[in-house]
Amino acid sequence: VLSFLARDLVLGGCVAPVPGKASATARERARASLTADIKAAARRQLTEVGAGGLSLRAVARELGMVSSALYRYFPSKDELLTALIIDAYNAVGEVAEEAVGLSALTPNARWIAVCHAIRGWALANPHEYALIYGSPVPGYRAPEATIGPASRVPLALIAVLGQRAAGGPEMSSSDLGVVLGGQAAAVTTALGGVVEPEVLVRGVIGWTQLFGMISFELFGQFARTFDPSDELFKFAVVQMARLVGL
Amino acid sequence: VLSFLARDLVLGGCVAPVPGKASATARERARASLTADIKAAARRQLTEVGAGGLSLRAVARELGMVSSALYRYFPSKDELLTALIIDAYNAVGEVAEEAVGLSALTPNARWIAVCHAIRGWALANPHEYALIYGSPVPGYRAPEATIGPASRVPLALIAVLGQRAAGGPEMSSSDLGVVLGGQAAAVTTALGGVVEPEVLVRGVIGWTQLFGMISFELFGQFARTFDPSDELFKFAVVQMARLVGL
DNA sequence: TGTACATCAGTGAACGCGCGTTCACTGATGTAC
DNA sequence: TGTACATCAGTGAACGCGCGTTCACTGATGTAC
Repeated sequence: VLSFLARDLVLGGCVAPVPGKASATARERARASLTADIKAAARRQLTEVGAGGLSLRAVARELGMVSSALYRYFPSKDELLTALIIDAYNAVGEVAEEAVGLSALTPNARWIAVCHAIRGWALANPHEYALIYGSPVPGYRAPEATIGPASRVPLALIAVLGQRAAGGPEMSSSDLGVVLGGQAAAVTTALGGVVEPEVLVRGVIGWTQLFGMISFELFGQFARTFDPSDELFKFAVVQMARLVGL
Repeated sequence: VLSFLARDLVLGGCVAPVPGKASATARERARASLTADIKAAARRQLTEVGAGGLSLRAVARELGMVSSALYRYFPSKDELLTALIIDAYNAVGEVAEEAVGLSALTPNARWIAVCHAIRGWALANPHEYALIYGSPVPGYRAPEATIGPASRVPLALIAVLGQRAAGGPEMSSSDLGVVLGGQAAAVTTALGGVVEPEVLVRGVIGWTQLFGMISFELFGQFARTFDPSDELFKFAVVQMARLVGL
């Protein structure tokens, strides 16, 4: 997941504007805008029926088109799903990267800011969140093109960890062991060696904890106990920052 | 979630044997066994199509029955889903409680044992895991009857925390704040005051982290980086135990 | 600038499929006397 | 123990619906000369 981060994946890769052309033709503009409309309608659909129940015919209906017309824009339902997934990963990724870019903060405060930013996005877009972090859509296999966008969030988290004062408090190489150490080393070298393996592993653990918290909140596990979960989240994030070495 | 734990919910509540009768009639036995067969076939279905794609007709087909016959056993598809959900919660719950019951361990070792036991169940039953901890099935609202079984796992975790030596290392009442402290106090009193609010909150956080880790592993977020995730999990669990106060 | 041709967007009908649920029904299993 | 009746299990047909995808088609938009 962590190994690709190409900037040009950000747009979603479905109606990439023709590179050479300076200005688009009317047809090109219409196509781009209708593609966006289709994705917007599909996103609205997700709200009601979830990823598994997404229906091309319903999307077409919402847009006042005939269902076969959608095949001018997406070769199949799965391709539309892929586009939505990539868009969602890029949306969270962007939010996370933005929070990382806040310059006036300590690494600790920045980590906390990233966590809250990601949760904010998740609360505002629960169905897109479920699309990418919930149970996999049955019968759908995510293509390679999702890997880059999917890795933006973990990379943002790891970037924060890389900024901390070198030599964290309670960590040594021998802790990881040979298997985990090897896996972590492979990833860090793929990333260009910007962080040590131990830091990477801490980041990955923090990443899973963050999303564990958000998933439980969104998927209703806190119902009837910690129902407005803001304070629980706030408290947990502070604890997690400590665990992560910040 | 945490407030109900009735032992008689454990069986699933769908074909409760008639209480007064000492021995069941042939009809009753046949009914119980076919009910179990239906649930087993439905569970097998989950493997292939996920919760959203579960189909009564397909279940009936697998059993060599006609689809309308299923209505003698479950009044609707949603009721069948509910039975599966309750069974799944009870299955993990039982596994967790069993691990808690291991007597010869320190609280720290017991916490770690529970975590590994739960992960073991999840790896062995990934689709039932997704059913209860993945994105909610669209259009399905979990009934009250799921609450009791759903709370067995968190209660087991909290039970372990309650066993630790009183007065944990780094925790004070003032940390929680008024809102979170109030929520936690409400839950602890509902539980009969067996643990302090701070311990409860730690337990809840540990609970979310455990399932965050398992979800990421099962839902494929570690693909290509920490792919056999055993060592990562093992390492993370040790860290989490520390955070939880053990 | 105007015309001829190629490209593309969207239509409407059709194919073949699966779904949940209902209903009147035939037999088998149980119960009361 | 045997018979009459009630209960229940499972059948098969039907209702009404929605789905993804293909295909030949009409018009509109673009391009080359």
